[in-house]
Amino acid sequence: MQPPVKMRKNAKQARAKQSVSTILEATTQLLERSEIEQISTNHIAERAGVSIGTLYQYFPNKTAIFVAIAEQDIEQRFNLVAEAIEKADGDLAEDATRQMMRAFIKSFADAKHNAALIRVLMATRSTAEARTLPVDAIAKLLAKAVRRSGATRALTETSAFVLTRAVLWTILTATIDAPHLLKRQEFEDELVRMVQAMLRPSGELEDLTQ
Amino acid sequence: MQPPVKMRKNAKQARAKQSVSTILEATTQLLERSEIEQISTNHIAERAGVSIGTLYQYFPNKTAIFVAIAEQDIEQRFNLVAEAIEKADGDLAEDATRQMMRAFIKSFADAKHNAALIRVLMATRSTAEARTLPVDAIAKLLAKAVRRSGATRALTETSAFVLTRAVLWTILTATIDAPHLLKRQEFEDELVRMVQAMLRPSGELEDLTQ
DNA sequence: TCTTAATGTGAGCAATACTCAATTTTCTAC
DNA sequence: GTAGAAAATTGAGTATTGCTCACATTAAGA
Repeated sequence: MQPPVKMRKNAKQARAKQSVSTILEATTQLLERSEIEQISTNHIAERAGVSIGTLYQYFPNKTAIFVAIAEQDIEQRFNLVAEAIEKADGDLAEDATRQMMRAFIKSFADAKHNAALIRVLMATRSTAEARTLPVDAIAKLLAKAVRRSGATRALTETSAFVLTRAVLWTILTATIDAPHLLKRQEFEDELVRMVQAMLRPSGELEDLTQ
Repeated sequence: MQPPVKMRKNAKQARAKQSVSTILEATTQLLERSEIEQISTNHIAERAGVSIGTLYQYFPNKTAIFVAIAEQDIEQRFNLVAEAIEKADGDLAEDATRQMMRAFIKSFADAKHNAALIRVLMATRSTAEARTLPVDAIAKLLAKAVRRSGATRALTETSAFVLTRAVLWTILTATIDAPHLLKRQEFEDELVRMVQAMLRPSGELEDLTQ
């Protein structure tokens, strides 16, 4: 199993596009039943009703299939979050940061087969390039929510990195290790607290404990 | 490759213990050269100078070998952090939280082959039970540092989860994606800011933005 | 020294990821 | 329509893998 790259060949005819989506669909179904290690490419091809050769015409290796699913999945989640942010545009009464965290958590709490897909994300993330996690997109969403919430601190490369990773990975690991937390109000509260602390101007925070 | 479990058989004689540690040593060496997917059990056995049968006498499957290495590695890091915390016992001038974050970051910045080992951690974490990451140990260390820093907010299950995961995974992903950040003072500052915000009593934080 | 337990061996099996030469289907231009 | 090219599909086959097991060797205990 080699490091994953992009699609090997572009499907031009409708027939070919059908094959690709059938393969992805079959893989998703198998992921509901089995662990990722137990899923073989031959198995996927069989369930999709295409030959193993067709599979490798479009995916350079096994990992690429899982990466494709993970990317597709996370894109959907982010669209949900972005949509929720847009919808809450005029809603200034409630804190925009909270709005976003709520949408974010919800997108993971609602989705089926969370754990399996997150594990795919982690597993691919751990071998592939970082492309799988669109952290830039998250950072932009955060920045938008921030502007609306009235916080003024400018995010540097470093602070943006810490903020986005902290939020993202906390939700990801919660989805796997403690999914019940996603339903708790307190979980949302803690994330909001964290994000707001990272966004508040420095003067208001420093040296309160000394 | 099946889900990893514990060691298959306990090495009683010195000869056997030697075999086990030789296998782990050989695997570590291979990890410096190759990606985890390209390392085969036969390859490990060959390099360790033991037969493949001996390898499977002590490790139930391939993953178990990597888990063993990851656990061993992370235990060392935590010992370093714990040690640093202890040493700074009388040192009340500097914030205990900062002391801990610094030791934590340093343990990742100094270690050789960080990225490779973290990837092992992530990959195993993504299939195995959560045992690989001793988050409880981290939570305890944090609590210790907290008490010393004078913060008073009690940690619940939820807040402890968010705090430990946010800190741990931010450092982990930084080690892989942006190792240069580990050397920046600002990175430490941001983590300290985050932790202190999570530990400060609620009254001092709420509704500052409204 | 004899017995038993612990350790080590490696040929071999089932399963895997992936290739490629050959075939079938669709598109295009006349 | 029809011919030819391009796109898509096929699946037997290859190399390699994770792992087992019957057997050989070494050490421990009496």
